[in-house]
Amino acid sequence: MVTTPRTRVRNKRGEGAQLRDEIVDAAMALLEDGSPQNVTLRGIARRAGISAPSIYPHFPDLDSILLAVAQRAFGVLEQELGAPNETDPVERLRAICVAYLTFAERRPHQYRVMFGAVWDAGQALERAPAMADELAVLGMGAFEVFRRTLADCVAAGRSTSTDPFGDATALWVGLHGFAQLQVATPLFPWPPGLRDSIIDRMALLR
Amino acid sequence: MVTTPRTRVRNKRGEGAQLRDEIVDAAMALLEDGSPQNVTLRGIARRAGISAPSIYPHFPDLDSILLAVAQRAFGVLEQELGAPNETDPVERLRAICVAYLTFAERRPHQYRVMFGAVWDAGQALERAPAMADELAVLGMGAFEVFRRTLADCVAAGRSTSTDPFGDATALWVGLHGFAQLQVATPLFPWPPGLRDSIIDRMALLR
DNA sequence: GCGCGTAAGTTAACGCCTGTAAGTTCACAG
DNA sequence: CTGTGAACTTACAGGCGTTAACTTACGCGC
Repeated sequence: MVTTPRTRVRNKRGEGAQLRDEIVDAAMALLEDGSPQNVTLRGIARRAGISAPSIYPHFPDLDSILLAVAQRAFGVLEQELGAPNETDPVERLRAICVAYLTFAERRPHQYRVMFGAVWDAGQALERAPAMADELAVLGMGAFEVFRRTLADCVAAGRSTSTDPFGDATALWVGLHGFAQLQVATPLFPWPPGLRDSIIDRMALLR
Repeated sequence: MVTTPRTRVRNKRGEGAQLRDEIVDAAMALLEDGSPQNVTLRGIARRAGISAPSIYPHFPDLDSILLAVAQRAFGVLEQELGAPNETDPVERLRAICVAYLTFAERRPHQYRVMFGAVWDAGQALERAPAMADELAVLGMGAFEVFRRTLADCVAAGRSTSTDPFGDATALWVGLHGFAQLQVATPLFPWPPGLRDSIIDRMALLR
């Protein structure tokens, strides 16, 4: 994160691209601490300490900023998923699932940008496929962590899965649904232990 | 659905409440056929054939319209989930799951309003809890269909579930995640048969 | 040291949006 | 047939995304 001085000093010649990162910084910060209705192009500009049109040399529109945010957020997610280093593959898989849910819970708006962008599809509906493509590629890195760890469980004889790819997908679907619904309907009487039962069943742990 | 004449005839005295329904009609129609960026207060008013301020005697703001839309959409969902009348409880449960996914697939923007409202939380972030409350209550009707049918499966000895409520919740989570992710990342190489394996595992069918 | 081209920003302005305030029309009671 | 109030309109304030035109000042060539 780059600190933004109250009165911005103009970047030096040839260093204008620095502002691009500062814009993404500002957007991520805005998404982290709060009200999503402030996540506007002008709001991002205010946070970055620049005027709104100064964004356009770096991004063609708001959606592109959010795509860059999603890109960075997927990187953070992948890193956090890769952090657990339990030697036991099942415990490691559980820790990874917890890390996934924790990410979604602590950064709900970033998570939403990562997995809801195609819905929003701001102005450019025809560009939604391109965004979907980008996001699919980005997500694969994080997904690979699930697939690989589940394969480790199978190799250790701790999962009865015969299709680690398919079952990792099922696990991901379950975790995503859980993360999303808990935010969407927090007043639902969520049964305790649901998280682990989802993990056990999707990963076919025994 | 109420047809909206090109030149609106003013409602009679005491029948002003009819306009409320026409506004919700217009919003639902807008959400069904397309671009979500047209779902604005003014867009709804245009579609309904009235001026934007005419909405305010009936709804305090845009979010309230969307809440009314979600209300009606939950009613439609509940009805569609109740339609399958297979005698075999397992087949009925499968048909219900398919109906759920079909609803989400064919009305993605309505589905999004139903389960994404708390995220958006337009202007009134402090009203999000109230909306979440409303939506939780609304969703219970549809959820009950799952719980009841799963209980039927257990009674018929076709599911090993010992906690129909918890397992119906798990099933719902799985279906929601599947519906949501398929729209969000359509380019992911979705494995065939994923849907049924989610249903089987979450409902503990045998 | 000193122009000066050009990168790095700015201010101004357009059209659309939400939401408010004040005005207009018209059905019906008396 | 006239007044009243519900139903609806026009007009406006402030915010948004985006474009165009303008200003500032860095650093290269001389």
